[in-house]
Amino acid sequence: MKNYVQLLKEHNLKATPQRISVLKALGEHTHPTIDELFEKVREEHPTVSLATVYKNLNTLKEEGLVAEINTPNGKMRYDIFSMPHIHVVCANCGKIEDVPCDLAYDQYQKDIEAKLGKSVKRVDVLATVEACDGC
Amino acid sequence: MKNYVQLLKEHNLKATPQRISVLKALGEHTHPTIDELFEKVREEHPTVSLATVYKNLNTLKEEGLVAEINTPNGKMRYDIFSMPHIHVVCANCGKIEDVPCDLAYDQYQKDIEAKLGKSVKRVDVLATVEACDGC
DNA sequence: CTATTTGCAAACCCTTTGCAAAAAT
DNA sequence: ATTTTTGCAAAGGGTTTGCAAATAG
Repeated sequence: MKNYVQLLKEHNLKATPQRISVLKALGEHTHPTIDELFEKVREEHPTVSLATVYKNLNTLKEEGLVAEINTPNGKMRYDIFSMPHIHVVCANCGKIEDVPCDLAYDQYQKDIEAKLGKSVKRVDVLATVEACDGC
Repeated sequence: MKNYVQLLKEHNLKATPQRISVLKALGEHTHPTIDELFEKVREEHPTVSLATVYKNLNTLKEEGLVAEINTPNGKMRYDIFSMPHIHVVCANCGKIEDVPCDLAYDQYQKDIEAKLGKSVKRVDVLATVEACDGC
């Protein structure tokens, strides 16, 4: 909680309750769709509007605090951008699972940078599986 | 060209001129947005409709022949899914550059599979850079 | 006090759909 | 001959926008 306020301050964003709630919901790493995220934020702030959630999501994306993941079944899912990890997305139901990455991941980013000759802001890895446990 | 017809046949898709043209346009690896793709296909088939391009894109996506890449500035871009490669996307203008991958990439997929304990359909790697040469 | 953010509703625009004609196999 | 695909136009739905009121710093 207090963490999120500080995080927002570092990015010169006002720490409104709605915005904190969005971060908090994403912090659970359930990779919600917008509907799910909206519902989650509503639990804390019943009067929040969908537009506000969209606006915050865009703001947070611009700051690189939130990752938007395009799933095979068309819906976007969201995640807080914290420790680098691999998103494993199910081709069938679209659900996403995090897989913590090991050292090889950092090495991989360095390899890409070396090959490109320029620094890379971030690397997103999306692994698609045919089906997941929950579907 | 003949190649695309065959590719479509292998996937039980009818090789219509419009569909071939979509593949051909994507085969140039310019990672077009839909508008750009539509325009490109129109050059060959002036009467093609945007709906047809959308429908073909969806069909080809389902068959895993086309990759949809979510760019930081909100627009989707498309690529033929051929040899695995890394998409380097510009955070500023959204343009995408291909970076051929070396052996490490295959190894990386194997690592993920080992960690997951299940087979991975495909791995997409998206590297984001602050700005590219063309912007 | 000033700048940002919220919430509402309307607007916007991208994407999909229904259907009849055309084309592919 | 059968099945898929096309193209048009309309519908649909997700996302954004404008603006006044509320809130954060």
